[in-house]
Amino acid sequence: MTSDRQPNRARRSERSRRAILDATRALISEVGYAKTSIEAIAARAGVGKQTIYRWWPSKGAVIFDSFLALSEGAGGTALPDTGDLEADLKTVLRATAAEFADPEFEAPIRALGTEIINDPELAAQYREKLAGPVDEAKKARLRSGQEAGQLAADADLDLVLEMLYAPLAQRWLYRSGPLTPEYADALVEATLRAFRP
Amino acid sequence: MTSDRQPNRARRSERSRRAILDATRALISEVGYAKTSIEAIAARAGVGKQTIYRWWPSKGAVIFDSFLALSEGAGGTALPDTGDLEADLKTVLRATAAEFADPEFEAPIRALGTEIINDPELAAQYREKLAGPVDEAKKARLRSGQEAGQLAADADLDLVLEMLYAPLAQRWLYRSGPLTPEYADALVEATLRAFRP
Amino acid sequence: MTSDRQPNRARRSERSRRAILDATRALISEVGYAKTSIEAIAARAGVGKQTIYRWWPSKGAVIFDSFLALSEGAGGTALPDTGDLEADLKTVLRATAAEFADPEFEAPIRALGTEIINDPELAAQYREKLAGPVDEAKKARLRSGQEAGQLAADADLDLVLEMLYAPLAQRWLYRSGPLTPEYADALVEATLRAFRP
Amino acid sequence: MTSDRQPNRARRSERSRRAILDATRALISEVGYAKTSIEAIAARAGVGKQTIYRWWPSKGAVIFDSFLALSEGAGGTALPDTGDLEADLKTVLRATAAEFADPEFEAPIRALGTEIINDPELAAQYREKLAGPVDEAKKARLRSGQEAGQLAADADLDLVLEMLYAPLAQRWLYRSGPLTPEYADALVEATLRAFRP
DNA sequence: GTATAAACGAGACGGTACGTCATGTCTTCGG
DNA sequence: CCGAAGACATGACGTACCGTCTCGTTTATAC
Repeated sequence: MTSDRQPNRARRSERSRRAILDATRALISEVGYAKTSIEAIAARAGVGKQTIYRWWPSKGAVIFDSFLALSEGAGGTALPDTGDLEADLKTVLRATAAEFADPEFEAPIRALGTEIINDPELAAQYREKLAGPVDEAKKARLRSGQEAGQLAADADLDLVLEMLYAPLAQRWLYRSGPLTPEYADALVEATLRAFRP
Repeated sequence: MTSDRQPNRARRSERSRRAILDATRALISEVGYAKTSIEAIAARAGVGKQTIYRWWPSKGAVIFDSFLALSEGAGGTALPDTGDLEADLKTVLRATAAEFADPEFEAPIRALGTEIINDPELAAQYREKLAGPVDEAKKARLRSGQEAGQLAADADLDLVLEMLYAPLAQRWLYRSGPLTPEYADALVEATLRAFRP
Repeated sequence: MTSDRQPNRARRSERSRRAILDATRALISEVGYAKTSIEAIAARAGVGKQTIYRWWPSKGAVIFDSFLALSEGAGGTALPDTGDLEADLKTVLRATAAEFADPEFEAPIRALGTEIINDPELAAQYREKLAGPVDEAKKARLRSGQEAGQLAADADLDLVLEMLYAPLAQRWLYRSGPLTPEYADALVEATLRAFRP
Repeated sequence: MTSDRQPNRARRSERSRRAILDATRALISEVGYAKTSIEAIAARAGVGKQTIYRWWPSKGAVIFDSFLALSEGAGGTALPDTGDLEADLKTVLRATAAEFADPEFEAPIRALGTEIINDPELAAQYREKLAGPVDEAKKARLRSGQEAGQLAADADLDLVLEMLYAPLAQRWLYRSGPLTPEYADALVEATLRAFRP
């Protein structure tokens, strides 16, 4: 967890670190969050339990880091900018909706959510390391639209972002409705109406 | 969980049921979700473990029912209707924001959330028994506003509701921002702009 | 360990108790004392670890009880009494020497010794439950010899017993010499010389 | 353990060797045999674990050597010889009994015993390096008594020694009786009766 | 006097076992 | 026959040590 405790990080085994993170993701996909134990991760990674406890303070931290490692490759987080804000946002939101519907992502994201709900420190890490960069990219596209006069100059971009994404995330979390492309479009349209110049 | 299994529900001890539900709420408030065990609930309620397992299929179900019991008293779920939709919504959203900020509600609601994320059946129950009635009351107020010409006639009330509440809920869940009255007001104003006639 | 702790002994599973004691003896014979773990005993006995920890305070206590159970059957501890004390003692000491030399007894008795050396309470139990009855039988034979005028009337029978058996036991414990029939005979002869009337 | 393995003994650090042996004795006195770990010895001695594993094959060997180092100083192992065998033996046996009763010696000697019971090779070392020289000194005194006609000419001195000391050692090991001066005297008297000319 | 090879301290590693805790099932007994 | 009490098999927890294996860092001949 990028943690600052006593063991000497210079001597840390990169091999073990990767094996643990990989095993964690694999197990969460296969058996789900609740049934993924530290013991099973260690066994699957071919690693002693102590090697996990030495470097991570909790199961949540391991899970979190296994996500971080995953998303590290996905660096180019810039959104499309065709000049048409509405079209671009619809593209992106439809993609997000599709991603949420993908059963492949189901288990891991719920696992992450479970940990974040109950651990404020993890939540902070999540915002800083995972959500933050993505949100910045989104806000950059909004700002560009703002400059192009497609969004009110005084719009609070954080608020815009929340109104775009939170309903989607909530539907997914509570399974309270379908995540269709039409729904994504409706969200974009309503939000842009709310913040048009 | 008002479940349909074999034991004879007529002979069920109401005394034990209440004791279990009360003990559950107390423990979640006191030691948090993660440390609340069936064993502890049974001990605290002065009840055999089997009496819990006989009537509830999982820890989540017990927690859920302990909420249900709580909210049963809070029947009068009608929203204020002064004729001014914006003012009324601001009142309600400010109240919701304040409730979320109340540390008293913190632990139990997060406990409930944790269970719901990972258990689709529980999520369905949640929508039906807890969220549903409240949402209906909210939609009733929106419909009244619609009739009064304060909201577009073709507005999708489910979507309106989500845009009003989801950003608030998300901020709380991920602790990604403060839940101030101003924030509540801004949400109401933006949403009404999006759906004005 | 015939222990006096909180669990309700009336509800104890006799089946588990026997399985644990049997598994303990089997493991000590097979892999030796040092490698016999509580975990292995539980696995072999088809029993939860907690069932061991519930009823015994330490590995030593389990081992001890596994011996006790063994020796319980061996009730008839009376020594031969042909009227010739020296001949009878030689018979008995030769048998003891042979028993010590039997590799079958090797591992378990050393295991017991290891525990007794370091645990005074176990040592007390050993004297009371295992050594005591046997010593009484031996002293009975000595007393009979005393009455027959084959032993000094004022001989301290405890001391006689120790001089007969302690050298044998010490040779075995420290492997400081062979345990031959001749050695047994020599011990008997010397001891009887020391305490002749 | 004066062992014959590959590392170059010429370059061995005497400083570390002493520190390890000292730490071992200190720990055994302080926390007892069972709780004395290699890890703790290394930490206490300010030494790497490998430095212990390099020079000793087992915990028992370290413990044994820590005794050896202790007894090395006590070179003058000759027994008193006043010409009166009985008096001299009583003096010596009383001293041995007193030493056994000394709580200071309790923990270390029992630790040594624990190792020796289960390790034949250590037992051999014990006889050769520790018990042997002392026994030789005792036999020398017995031989001198034999020559003075105070002991049968054909007495087996090993047997005499065992009859003198084994009962004492056994009482101590199993805590089966008090180690009084009177007991020491009775042992000497009985043994000398058994082997008088 | 420096080079070089060892022993060294430190401690991370894959493991085993520890003793504790919670789970969900099963059994006993009292009302 | 329901419910309390709680023993049971199971299995994960987090900790302590095991014995092995690098890491730099002394140190102490051999050049």
